[in-house]
Amino acid sequence: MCSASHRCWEGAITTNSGFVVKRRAVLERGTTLFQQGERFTAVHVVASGCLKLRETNEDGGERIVAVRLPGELVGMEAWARGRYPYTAEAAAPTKVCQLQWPHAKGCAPSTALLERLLRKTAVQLEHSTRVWMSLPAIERVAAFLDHFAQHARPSVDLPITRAEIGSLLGLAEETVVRAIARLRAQQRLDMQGRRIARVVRERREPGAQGR
Amino acid sequence: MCSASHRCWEGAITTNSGFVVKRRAVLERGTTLFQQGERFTAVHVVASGCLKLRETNEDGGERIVAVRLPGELVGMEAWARGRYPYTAEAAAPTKVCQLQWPHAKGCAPSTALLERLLRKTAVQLEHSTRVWMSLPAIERVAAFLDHFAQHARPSVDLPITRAEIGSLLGLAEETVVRAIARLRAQQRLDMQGRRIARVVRERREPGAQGR
DNA sequence: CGCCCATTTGACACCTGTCAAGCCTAGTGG
DNA sequence: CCACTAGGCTTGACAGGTGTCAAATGGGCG
Repeated sequence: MCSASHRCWEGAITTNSGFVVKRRAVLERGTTLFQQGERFTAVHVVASGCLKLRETNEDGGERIVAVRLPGELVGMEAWARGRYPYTAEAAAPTKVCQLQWPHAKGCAPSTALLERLLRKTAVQLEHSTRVWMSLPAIERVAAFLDHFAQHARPSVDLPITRAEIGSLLGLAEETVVRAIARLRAQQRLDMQGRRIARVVRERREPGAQGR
Repeated sequence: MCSASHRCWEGAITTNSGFVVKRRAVLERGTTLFQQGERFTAVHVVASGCLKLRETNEDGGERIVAVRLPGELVGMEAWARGRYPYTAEAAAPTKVCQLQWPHAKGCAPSTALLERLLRKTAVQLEHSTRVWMSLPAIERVAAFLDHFAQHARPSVDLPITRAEIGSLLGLAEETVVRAIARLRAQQRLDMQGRRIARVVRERREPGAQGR
């Protein structure tokens, strides 16, 4: 029974809900939870810290697919395909919960587990449709920083570089830097180095070029 | 028992697998399966045709969130939130299967159903991470047209306007038009009006501006 | 025919990627 | 303690991609 279960499952989890946390792991910064291409073994939930999901393209190029913050699922995508499509690396000291997988031998699939998983996956699916595609660079950066500031537990400094933010958002490193500078100039962002104090999302600028 | 179940669930579905299709509906072009903001009632699977998922922003702006082709889930995102986050409209004559929802009265949740749903949702989640973000406009258009041509069953003309493609890809309508023109000039696309005959994805151009 | 809408094309501005250079901090070794 | 290095961060110059505005073309339908 996880003492922080309310954070992950937003609701009381009864001990006989079918939920089993097989293992809780602590990852040092820089260590990987699994590598891209590895066989699927389990789904994890981030308990604290931050994971960055890195994908190596067939051309050898790398890109950050996503960052996962406390409460978010990691590795669900690998279930259908059998292999993890990305590498999960701890961007900061991170705790993860490995969920008992229904098909483990001698363990009948639990309806409650499946429902919870399905619900959580649906949430992530919805979130992934809320893409900031077609927003100008400055708004994408603001949205990302805001999201990070809202969900990082415990409140930590940004554990990734500007270049990685750019990779994540589909922007060049320099564009991220300039967007941050402009947000600060507009009083929309209070941030020094990697420490975020305050972010204001989407204050509309008249005449701004949409996309 | 759906005669085309192999398409939706990629594998034989036994009659007692726990899968129940509650209702099969035929939607004329322009009719909606559900409206944004409506209470969640069920998850559907597209059997044939094409749905376009439209979202009205708080600013009143509309954007196409996605198109759903045969075999894809519709409405899963609404389960967790309770309301549909987008309007699902038939872009072409469309058949959908409404899945029996586990929590319907008197119907115990079926493990098999949940597993299938979860697997399918995971596939969609993975697909949504494969965003063509940071690709130049021409490649995004090529990828979309290729995806549509591959998955449309039966093979139909593109049921959406260039402006809608642009909205979906985060591009301006004119950019989509010009991308199509350039793809045709490069012999990568055989398409007249809305009829796609052939698409070639990602032929690399040296010196192309990445993003 | 006349209207409406989708599609296309052109001109232009600006956002953003690329290249280059410099600054800053942390870490290392002398 | 200080020189040195490496990597992250910042800034500038420039070009190309893309959004915006405007207008023309074409097709469907009353």
